[in-house]
Amino acid sequence: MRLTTKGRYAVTAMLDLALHSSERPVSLADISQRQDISLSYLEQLFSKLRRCNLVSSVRGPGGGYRLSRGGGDIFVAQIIDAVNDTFDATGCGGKADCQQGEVCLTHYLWCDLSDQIHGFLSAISLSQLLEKREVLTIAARQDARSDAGQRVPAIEIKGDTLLVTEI
Amino acid sequence: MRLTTKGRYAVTAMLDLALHSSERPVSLADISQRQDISLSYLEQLFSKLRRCNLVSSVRGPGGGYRLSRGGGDIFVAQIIDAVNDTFDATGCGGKADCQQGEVCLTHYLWCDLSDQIHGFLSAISLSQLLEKREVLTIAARQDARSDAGQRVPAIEIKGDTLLVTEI
DNA sequence: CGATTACCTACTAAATTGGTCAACTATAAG
DNA sequence: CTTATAGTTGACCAATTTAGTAGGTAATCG
Repeated sequence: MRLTTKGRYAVTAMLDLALHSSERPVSLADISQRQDISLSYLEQLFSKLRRCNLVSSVRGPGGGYRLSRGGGDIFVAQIIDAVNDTFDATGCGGKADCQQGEVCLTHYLWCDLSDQIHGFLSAISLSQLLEKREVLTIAARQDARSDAGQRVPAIEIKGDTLLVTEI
Repeated sequence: MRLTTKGRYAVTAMLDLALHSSERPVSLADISQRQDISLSYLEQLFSKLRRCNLVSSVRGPGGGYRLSRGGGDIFVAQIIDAVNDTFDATGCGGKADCQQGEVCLTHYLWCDLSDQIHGFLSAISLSQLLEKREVLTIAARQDARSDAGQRVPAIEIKGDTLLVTEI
């Protein structure tokens, strides 16, 4: 398990996707603008996310990416694993020159810690993160009650109806 | 919180230190041999570990390093933080151009995950790891003998928090 | 003294991160 | 059919980090 900025970018992008893909697919350009991640870097990340079946793509005008399944079935660990292609574990696992049992054990202990964290992140879904976000948003609104509540509505024109969704 | 090979090297070296420093100080050359880490890289790591008061040094022949205090008072998170000097958090925390509350929130959620992992690793001491090592050694011996391999789960996932019951 | 070992600085090679660019392909809208 | 949109791929690049080297100084012990 590796925790780097790469994984954070991926999780952030997936959160953005989960937030905005209720109606139409979300283009990487949109995510790039909203989350301030370079478009080309997003392309790299989503190429891997797609290969791991975490997102599905829709081509052509109005296309973009969607979560491949519900946010409740996509877990943070899956996202991080998808973009960290080289999970060589310990370098010791593969090599046969582990001269002493002791070396193996210390490596094993590190693996164990890593696995525990992996298990932790495997239990947190995108939906759970979003729920937490809602809680935090409400808390923030209550904090800044006196000021303008600045809710940001997303207005979409769908056919002949006007869709106003509060985010 | 960053989990990379650097931190793993540091934890491995500290485990080696905890294992062998009961009598005399342990030289980096010894650790280098036993754990197959280059001596110079160990010097870099231990320079930081010493600056963070995790180890104390003894110069001269027969010198080396010792844990600065009992293994029960040194925690994995401290070791990892010591060698990862640049803990810039999210890059968003400092920057003021967080245009929308939304961006801050996704970043905040990542921070929150990271903090939970940090808290998790802050609860695991070197001594606990060593105890686990003993358990595993015994278990391995028992496995080899009677094929009764059962691994005791030390950490439970309860909601989105980690319960460290016993290690 | 001389051997040992920590300690320090500078340097280098490899890998990773983050990003750019260009060409290409599939698709949907007009 | 044409064209714009948008995904896909691959090559390339700069900055940073990781990992390791080389060479020296300082302290300490026998």
